Amino acid sequence: MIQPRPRTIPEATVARLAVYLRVLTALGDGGRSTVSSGELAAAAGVNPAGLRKDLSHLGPCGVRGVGYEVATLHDRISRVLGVERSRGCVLVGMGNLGSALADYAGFGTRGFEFVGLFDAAPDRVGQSIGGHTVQPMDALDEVVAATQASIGVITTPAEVAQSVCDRLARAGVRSILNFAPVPLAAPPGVDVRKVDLSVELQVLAFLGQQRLGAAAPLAPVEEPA
Amino acid sequence: MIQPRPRTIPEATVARLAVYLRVLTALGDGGRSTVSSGELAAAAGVNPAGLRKDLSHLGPCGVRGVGYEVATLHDRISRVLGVERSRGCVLVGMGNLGSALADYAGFGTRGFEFVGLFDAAPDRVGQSIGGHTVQPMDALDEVVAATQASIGVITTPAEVAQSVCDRLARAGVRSILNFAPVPLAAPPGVDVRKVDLSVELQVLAFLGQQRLGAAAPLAPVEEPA
DNA sequence: ATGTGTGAAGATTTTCACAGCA
DNA sequence: TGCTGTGAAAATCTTCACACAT
Repeated sequence: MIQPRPRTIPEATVARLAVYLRVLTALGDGGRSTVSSGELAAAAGVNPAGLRKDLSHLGPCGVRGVGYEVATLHDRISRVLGVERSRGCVLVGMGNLGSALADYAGFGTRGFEFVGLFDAAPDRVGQSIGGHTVQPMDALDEVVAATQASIGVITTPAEVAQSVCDRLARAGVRSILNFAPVPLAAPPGVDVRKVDLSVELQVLAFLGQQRLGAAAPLAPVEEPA
Repeated sequence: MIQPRPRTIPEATVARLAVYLRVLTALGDGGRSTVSSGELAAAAGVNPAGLRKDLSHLGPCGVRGVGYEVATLHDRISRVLGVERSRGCVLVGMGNLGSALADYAGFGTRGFEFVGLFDAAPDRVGQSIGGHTVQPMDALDEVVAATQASIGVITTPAEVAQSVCDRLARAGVRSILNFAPVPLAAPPGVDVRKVDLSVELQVLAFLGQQRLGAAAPLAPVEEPA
């Protein structure tokens, strides 16, 4: 049996494919039928050559001298990312951030479906958010088992994030997205991805300050002797 | 005049420095006075050698054979990241996500201060979130000018994100953090950093699915019947 | 002995340049 | 001619191994 493509697509590429997919959807809705790599790259905010390299991981999918067919490329990327199959997600920690995610309609069209919202606080249990009712933590194992949810999202305070991670893993969740500002350890076979909002702000601020420093090199940090 | 250090710290390193800083704060609060690179790395979820390499960008700041002094290292990183100087941030788009950010206390201790919350919807204007009152978009220029805010955060729907970006840039904001799922163009001198929550989920899901595919190579792509 | 600081090797990602096909 | 697909070069980031200070 031949290996038609190397089964490994670089992670950086996968992230960009998701962006291209969004742009293609918008383009298709706008009635466009073809795009060039230059145009698509501009709309996605990346370098054209890089975009072509990314797409090359999916095999040839454009027409030389012409460009890409919007609908075809959209389908191809959808297939690779697995957008078609709906994936159940459970969300733990229904504070502001959790509520924001539960309410965000954009996930539905990307193959994600929230199948359970959980919180430890009794006064949050029973609330309805984004069409779902918040359930107590006790119900977690049962819901994960019943819905075969494969993804868990943690939006709890940092202090309890690890214990929530453990519970999710034990319940059978295989992939975890962690918004709590703390690194999590998970058993082998479960992978954790982290999003740290304050780190993003910090990096942004540093780059801005660095840029200023380069432009007006005054008071160069004054090393403490 | 000599160049004591190359003024450029890799972006990846900056992101991790922010994480180390958080760990060091926790460690200091716990009464610890010294740490080794191994221990700090474990707490931050990174490789020890990488951590040392990261810190090497700040110049020598440990004691060989002993480790790092928690308080000293904390100060050094704070200095470099510019945590000391308070930076004004304005936030545009007070939906769920905007509210979550405005309410998150963690930013204050990292040198960020929200100095203005804005929304275009009349019924959101006047609400109080995280100790601030939501203001109409008309007030934006004035507030940015008065507070010298240097950072803008966009948590609006995608459709209006570009126009908000333009307004922020015109008002004098130099750094923008964009949560809207659309790439933004900004004038030179303004840098934009993007956080795309649905992309994070998509990457996580893909990696999970890829892992499964590798583990149990059944039904290679099997069209949905 | 112990753990930092760092040059060098290795892996990954980005960019370039151009061959090849419509 | 115009734009895709791709090897090769460049830049970047990570990991290793060990000299060196305490």
